[in-house]
Amino acid sequence: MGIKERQERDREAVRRAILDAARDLFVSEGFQNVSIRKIAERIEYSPGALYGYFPSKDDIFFALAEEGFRLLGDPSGHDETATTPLDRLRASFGQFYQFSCKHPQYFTLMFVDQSVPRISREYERFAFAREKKRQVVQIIQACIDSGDLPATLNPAVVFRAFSVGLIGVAVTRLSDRLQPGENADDLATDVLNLTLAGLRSGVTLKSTSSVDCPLADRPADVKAS
Amino acid sequence: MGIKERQERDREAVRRAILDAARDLFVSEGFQNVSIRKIAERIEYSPGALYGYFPSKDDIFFALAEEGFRLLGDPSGHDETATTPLDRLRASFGQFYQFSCKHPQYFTLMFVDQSVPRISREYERFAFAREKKRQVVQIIQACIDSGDLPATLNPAVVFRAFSVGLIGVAVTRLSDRLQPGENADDLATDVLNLTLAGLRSGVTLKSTSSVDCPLADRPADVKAS
DNA sequence: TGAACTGTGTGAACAGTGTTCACCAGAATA
DNA sequence: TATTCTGGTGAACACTGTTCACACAGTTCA
Repeated sequence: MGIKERQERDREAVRRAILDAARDLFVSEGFQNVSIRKIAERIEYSPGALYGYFPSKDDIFFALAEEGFRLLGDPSGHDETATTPLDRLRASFGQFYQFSCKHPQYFTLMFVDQSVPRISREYERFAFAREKKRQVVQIIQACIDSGDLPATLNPAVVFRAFSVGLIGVAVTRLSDRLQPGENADDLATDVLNLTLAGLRSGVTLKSTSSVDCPLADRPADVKAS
Repeated sequence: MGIKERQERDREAVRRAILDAARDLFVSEGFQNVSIRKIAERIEYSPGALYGYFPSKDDIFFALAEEGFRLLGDPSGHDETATTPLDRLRASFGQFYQFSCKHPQYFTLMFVDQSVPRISREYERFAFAREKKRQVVQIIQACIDSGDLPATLNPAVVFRAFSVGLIGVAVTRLSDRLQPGENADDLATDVLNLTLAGLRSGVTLKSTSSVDCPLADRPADVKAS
């Protein structure tokens, strides 16, 4: 009675072929220029057939964004020489910035683009993103424990501070808004150092409760608001 | 012999009508959802007619981006209570962030979007952007002169540091990537204070020569590279 | 083995997109 | 008045995402 299983396998194979073709086109041409027809042509299916596997084009890109988070979390290429908490913190966000350079299409899809509503709407569903964040928040906590960062800081807010800074650099670079003389890599380094120096200066932050946890585990004052 | 003038006026009036219609649709529907046909319908012209006024849809949005810079530079709504250089610095970037909230469509078009190539390609042509930047750089210089910021800092690099931080916050907010508990306004304040504290801590920056000036006026080492 | 059923790919169609172009009316010019 | 020119029209082209009736293949059951 292996028929059901084989059918399942066949289905999964076509699904994968769609995603592979979509990824190739997406990485080389950018997501705006990928059409259902181009994907279908590449896997030698008719355009309508894809709708038996994905309810819409958006959902194909939602699946690709998931792939992007897997790629970002991939430990290959991680800096293993970083041993102190502070070095590991730098390495983590350095890697994040480098991801935006190596995989600009994925980066845009995951952190910038507004044209695939599913990604924004179901952002909290990305398990890989949550896992990655938890890892980095742990490193930040280690920096606090080791005294490299003030104990008054909320690790989740520190995470956001670094994230938005580097997203800003990446967006400015990817959208080609830098002046001819400016260097994005140097700017990324500066933003990293600047944020770090700011955090260590003991400035008090306004942001609260950006801890990534189910609502039930949140502090009462947050649930109330 | 007022015929030529009247023809010129007529042409300009239609051009303006196109831009007005485009702006209305653009602000209410977002730029991805504005089509040449919708603009044409609104001004009761045929779609083809628009191509007598703008060579392509991109050019209409290039003109709108120009309008966006005018809007950003508009002194109405400026904080006049800010008197010290540092307060004026805060006010300037606060206003920049608020612009991203008040005019998200314009903000995206001007600082984020990659789908209107003309804006990226001809970014240095935006006179309004250059003028606005020069004003803020002057305020930064005043902060350095008054001792509020270290004398070792390059004002243009300081400008970029604040810009990218707030662009990061704005992008994260506009693309709906914030966690439920997070507050973008607080985050913007934190990024501002954090960057400021970092700059005042005397950290040395890597970035160089992001001065906005014609090539001829640039330092020799920049021209050489 | 033959009939019925089911899943799935096809291909046409719909409604939309940006852009081009032959045509033609009306205004400007001679 | 006759000619020239400018500029809008509307059809067409080549795309886009999506839907759907149809047909065919593989599976199940008698």
